[in-house]
Amino acid sequence: MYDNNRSKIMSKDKNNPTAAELEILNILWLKQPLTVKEIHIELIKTKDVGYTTALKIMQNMTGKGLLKRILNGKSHLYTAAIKKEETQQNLLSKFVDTAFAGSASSLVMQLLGNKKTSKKELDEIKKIIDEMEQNQ
Amino acid sequence: MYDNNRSKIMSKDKNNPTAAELEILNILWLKQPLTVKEIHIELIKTKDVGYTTALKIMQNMTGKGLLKRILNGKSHLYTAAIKKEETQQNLLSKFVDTAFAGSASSLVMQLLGNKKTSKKELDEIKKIIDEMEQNQ
DNA sequence: TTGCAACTACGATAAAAGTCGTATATATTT
DNA sequence: AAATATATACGACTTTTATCGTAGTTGCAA
Repeated sequence: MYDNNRSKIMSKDKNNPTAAELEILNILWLKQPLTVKEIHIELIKTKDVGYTTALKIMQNMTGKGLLKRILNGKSHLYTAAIKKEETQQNLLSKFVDTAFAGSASSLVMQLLGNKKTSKKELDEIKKIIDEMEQNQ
Repeated sequence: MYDNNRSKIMSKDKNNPTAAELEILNILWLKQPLTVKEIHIELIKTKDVGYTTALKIMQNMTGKGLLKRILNGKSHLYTAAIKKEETQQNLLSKFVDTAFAGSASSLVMQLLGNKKTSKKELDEIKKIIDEMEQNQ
């Protein structure tokens, strides 16, 4: 009815995974390959979701090229089709833009100021910074 | 038809602003109050969007409690009803969970490894870390 | 005071994400 | 071979976000 293509014309979007898709990817990035059943068992540890919902999301993800699958007897075995680091990089880049108006440093400031970031995490971050400075 | 209330029962969600809503909030957090017209002028600097679209989003945001408005002659003056730091904190917390499986340190690692993060940003981040270490 | 320009209000539409029921196909067991 | 269990496939439905057209209201200018 009206021009709904503008944003699509302007920005070739990265087709980033959604939150629900990331839950599945995070499971697979730890251990692959897995069946829908195995993924579902992991998912219901943190949220209440039906089996066919998990199945459908994984089918959609396969269609989008986020997952690969091979037939294994009666069921399928799924693996992540995209790399963890690249994916996180894309998501982070967009997140810095939208939530922090492009300022990575203010994001880090928030992160370090957050009481919920554990001391252990803070120490790890410092260690990373130290190592980066060593390599310069 | 079926129980679609589970997630709502389980998790009282923070009703975080969406990407489009954040664009508007980021403008207001720099300068307030502003009219719809003024916001729209800012928005079209980076994306092609109609006036009534901006208006509608801002009306919705007011309904959700994200913005406040007062009548000013013929039009309204809008201000952000939520604090920048708190909002960013909520968004960041959720983002670390979903995109980085809860690991803040691996987020920072990605950030520092990102070639698109400018040297200036990196220096600022180091400075923040240094200051935090001073204060301990 | 009447008309135009500027605003708001409202509703229609669309796309995407998430949800799951039901139907179907395929093994496995008895 | 029939019954049961296990998987997938498919489509219906809901909610949320985003989009904008059109209608109505209001203030100001001529």
